[in-house]
Amino acid sequence: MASKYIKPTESELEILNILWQNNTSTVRDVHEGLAKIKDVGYTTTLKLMQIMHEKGLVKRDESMRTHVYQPAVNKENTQKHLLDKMIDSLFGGSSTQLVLQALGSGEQKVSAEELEQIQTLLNNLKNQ
Amino acid sequence: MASKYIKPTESELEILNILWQNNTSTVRDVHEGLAKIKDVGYTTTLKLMQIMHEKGLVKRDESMRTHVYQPAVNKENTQKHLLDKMIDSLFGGSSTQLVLQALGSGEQKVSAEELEQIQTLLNNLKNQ
DNA sequence: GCTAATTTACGATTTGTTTCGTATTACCAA
DNA sequence: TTGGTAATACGAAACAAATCGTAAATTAGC
Repeated sequence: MASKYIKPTESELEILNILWQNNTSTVRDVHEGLAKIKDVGYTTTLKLMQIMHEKGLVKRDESMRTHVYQPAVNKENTQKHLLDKMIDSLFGGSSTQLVLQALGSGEQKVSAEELEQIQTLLNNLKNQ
Repeated sequence: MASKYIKPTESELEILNILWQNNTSTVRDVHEGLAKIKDVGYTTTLKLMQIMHEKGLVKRDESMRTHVYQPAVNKENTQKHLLDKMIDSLFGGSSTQLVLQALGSGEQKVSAEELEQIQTLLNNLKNQ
């Protein structure tokens, strides 16, 4: 019985990113993080986090007056799900095509170290 | 003046994929393609394509009784936009992280040829 | 204790997406 | 020419996502 995967919306992802970074945050923490990248009201953030709690995307500790939130979903799993979805829907199921596109048409350049990381992974894949 | 980028919705992407493949299609063509992967009514497909036309995602030739549609946006550009967005929102702006995730936790294995393609690209990047 | 500030809860509104029913128009075949 | 078929147009409904105003509860400072 695979516990059902819940697809976060765009806004929910922004919140999850902050939670993944902090690991534990209040609504105000998250809101201040969000405010740096977008213009949004406090109650909007609050409402979103309440919805995420209903959906099971976040856990919260209500023992305090100010609730403390934590992510309830794993970052890597979430990345994987969304990535696989994109590979399917946009790259005809070929992860290679996605990789070529991601590295190829890059605006921001990839550092030498990063290239080495990729090389290492590539070597591992070749030896199989 | 950069002409504004229009983000296709999920359903619109499914339609674009069919159009990119055929290059020119009627609504019925597209609908039959869609019907293979999902259960949807003909007028729904029609309506979506009309909306896409309004948004400028597709072009159409109305000289015939049966209109003929073509994609108005480039596949590679669209991929790039959505990919960049994902890199930003989900991988902290690091394309390397995305690549590692895409190749690493792969379900479907990557063929030797594909590995070579990636290796070639990697070599090019190293020589810069 | 009282007031102000902070927080959560609730609900309504707005906006965007998807779906489809119905009407209208054009074409084709008998 | 008339009836059937296939196409587009239009609009409404169903659904989902995001936003925020207002109220109620709790806390902290004075």
